[in-house]
Amino acid sequence: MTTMPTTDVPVVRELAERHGLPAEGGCAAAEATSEVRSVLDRVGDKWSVLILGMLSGGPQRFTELLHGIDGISQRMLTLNLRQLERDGLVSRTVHAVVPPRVDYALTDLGATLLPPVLALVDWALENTTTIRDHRDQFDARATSAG
Amino acid sequence: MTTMPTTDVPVVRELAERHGLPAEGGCAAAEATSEVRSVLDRVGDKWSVLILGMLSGGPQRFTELLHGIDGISQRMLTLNLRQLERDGLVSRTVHAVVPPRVDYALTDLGATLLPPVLALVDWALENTTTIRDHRDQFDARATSAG
DNA sequence: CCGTATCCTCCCCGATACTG
DNA sequence: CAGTATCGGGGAGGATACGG
Repeated sequence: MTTMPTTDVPVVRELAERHGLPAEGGCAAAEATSEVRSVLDRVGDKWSVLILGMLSGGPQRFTELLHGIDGISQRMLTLNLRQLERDGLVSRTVHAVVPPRVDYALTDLGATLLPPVLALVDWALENTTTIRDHRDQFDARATSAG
Repeated sequence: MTTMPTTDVPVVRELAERHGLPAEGGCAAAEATSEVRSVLDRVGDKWSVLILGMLSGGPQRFTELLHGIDGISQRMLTLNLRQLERDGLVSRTVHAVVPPRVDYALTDLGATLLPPVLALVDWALENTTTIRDHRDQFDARATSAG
């Protein structure tokens, strides 16, 4: 995440106040914003949502995730899992066996994040064609105009 | 956005099928995924959500957005607005006056995106302290371990 | 006022190779 | 099997200057 601008978006401020955050000076949202951003960043990540989706079906080991998510590299899987673990969204349990076995699972917190995210996915699916149409028209106008 | 992996995430597939997308061969989600990603990308953008939030209070002109969103550059504002306009989330109306006046507003489609996004923001605000605690504990363990 | 064009920097992330 | 270490290309995005 990058450095955070202190912004005063009405809707966010309203939400912030509803959650009992101090609204003095108009910088109410500012403090909360950095935390909000980190969540939105995660949703925007190329892989995080896919990982959470994978784990929604139950615990998975590292390699299962690696092969289940097409195109992800070991490195990125590790980094993403660490992030999710750090935020408490995913748990990591190491079994002391040979060969090593590590299971990843959604935490309760992680499970509560899923519905809002899926609502977004749902919206996207519902408006797929509408968006595509808009884009096509926009691009057509752009190229015809020059 | 980057090239899309064909992934078979159960939850997403389920949603895709609910929306009547062909589920043959297990690549059901794959086709829809690129559109889904573009939406998720927008949510993950540094500025898009803030812009949408700004416009939720009614139309705004370019400069109002520029000054209302702290830290954004002219360039990024323009780029983001073009993207949102291209997707049909935001409308751009030019008034033929001097000095030039351009108003940006949420479209109906854009307005329907707001609730899911705000649900996410709401989740983030609700779990701010929990997440922060997790992070602190994780970092503490990490540094103590080495 | 509302952009576009250009430059330039930083950091994300993929590829690859190596360890316990 | 489940990671870490290191390198390098490329894109995102800020600063600045200029145009309609």
